Amino acid sequence: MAAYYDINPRFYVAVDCIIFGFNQKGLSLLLLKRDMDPGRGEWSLMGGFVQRDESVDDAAKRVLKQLTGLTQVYMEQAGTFGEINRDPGERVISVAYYALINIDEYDKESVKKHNAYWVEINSVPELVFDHSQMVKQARELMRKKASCEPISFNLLPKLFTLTQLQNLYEAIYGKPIDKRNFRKKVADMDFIEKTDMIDKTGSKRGAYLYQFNHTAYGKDSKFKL
Amino acid sequence: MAAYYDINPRFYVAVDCIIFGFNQKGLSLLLLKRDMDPGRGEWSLMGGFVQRDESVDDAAKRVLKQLTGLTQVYMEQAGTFGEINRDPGERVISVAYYALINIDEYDKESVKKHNAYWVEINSVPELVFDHSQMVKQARELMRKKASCEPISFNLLPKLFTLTQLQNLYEAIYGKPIDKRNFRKKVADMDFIEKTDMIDKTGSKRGAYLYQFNHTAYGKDSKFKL
DNA sequence: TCAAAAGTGTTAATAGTACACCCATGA
DNA sequence: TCATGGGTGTACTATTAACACTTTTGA
Repeated sequence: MAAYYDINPRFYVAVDCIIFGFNQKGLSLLLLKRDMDPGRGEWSLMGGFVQRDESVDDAAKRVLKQLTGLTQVYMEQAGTFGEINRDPGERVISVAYYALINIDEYDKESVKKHNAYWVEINSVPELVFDHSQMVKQARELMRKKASCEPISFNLLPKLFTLTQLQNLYEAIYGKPIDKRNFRKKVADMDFIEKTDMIDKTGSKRGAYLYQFNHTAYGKDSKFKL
Repeated sequence: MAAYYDINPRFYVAVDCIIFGFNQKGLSLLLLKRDMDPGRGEWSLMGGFVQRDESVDDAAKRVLKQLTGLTQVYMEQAGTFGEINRDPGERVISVAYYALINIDEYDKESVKKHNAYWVEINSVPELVFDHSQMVKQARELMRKKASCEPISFNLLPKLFTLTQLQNLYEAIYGKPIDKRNFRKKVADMDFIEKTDMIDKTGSKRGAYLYQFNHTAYGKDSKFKL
């Protein structure tokens, strides 16, 4: 039975992370300026190799934690990239994941140490290997998912204003949204709760803070933004 | 630089195919009754190991061709499965693909030789390893994609009746669809063309045959069924 | 003649889109 | 006092959903 497996080749398997963050300026990706070969000096995604003692999903979590210090992050597979020469150094099969993190909560020391920077999503330079393609694919998947499932809240602080939420969706879709229509939809979703707290950092008048209630959101809930 | 790679382990990488077919009775999957270990006697997806001289996508195409004799088949990744013990025999990382084929056009000899059978999708037994999970995931992805992109025509003959098309969507969604509403939508899509041919096999009266016009379908076309 | 599938329109409900002004506040 | 972002409602359009009968023909 051993032969059943042994006659086949084995491959390095990597994970690469498309890390989304959101701030006033819009969506950004956390990218590395590589200080090692292959691809030295070029921009790339944060990646790493799958190890024996971890699942592929766990490898992605580990790699993300390595860079950001974060655990419990929302991640989704964005596809597996297996072209023979995608990595010029060696044959590597890579599984891409996208992660949505709160841009205010991560280990800045670690990011600095890794030579990583936030890059606005519309100014992302050409990346090494097939990483640009991974980004493109991840963006599309994220957009689709964010339109019908409440994953976008992972990019916001626990308490957020409706303007922030709208800005986020404008960044995700890359186009403006009508304020009144947007707020009407939000008002129809009971699991996006208005609090009695007010944020004064964004405006003089102040805006009500809202929160996403995970418990109130059931699988029967409708979400469409 | 070699060390950059060498310190990492390598893995067997497999592909597994969720092969959809459609006939009068609805959607079916082409499944193998395994005559080899591991999992002898159990039902499984058709799979195979990625080789050095092929991309992962190409491996999936090769494996599909091996079983069905078909090339040029519509295939999509359904996800990568990388749990440590998902295959009890050895650590194998598997990339799942779903394929949509015309159930009337495949190599029946080859299928017989591989001990493969069409199983109605609602009667699929428990499968080996994590294959049941792969099927579940593939079904959901396929459903979503079929609802907004014209991939379903891969499951039909070139010429089909509207009843066939409707039955197909009822099978995909697992629920009945109103005939008049369905036909109204189809009529609005110029790239689903009525021919002057009539199919008499499905009814005494006969029904017009339609065809999907790939050329007429552009990326600006709207598709929603 | 009848069983079985093909074909055909209208109405109601819902969801989506377009659009402009007043409010509260700190500088 | 004024610049800035916060907040609100209505009319129109498009899409979706519900619903029943006539036609054709081979057995």
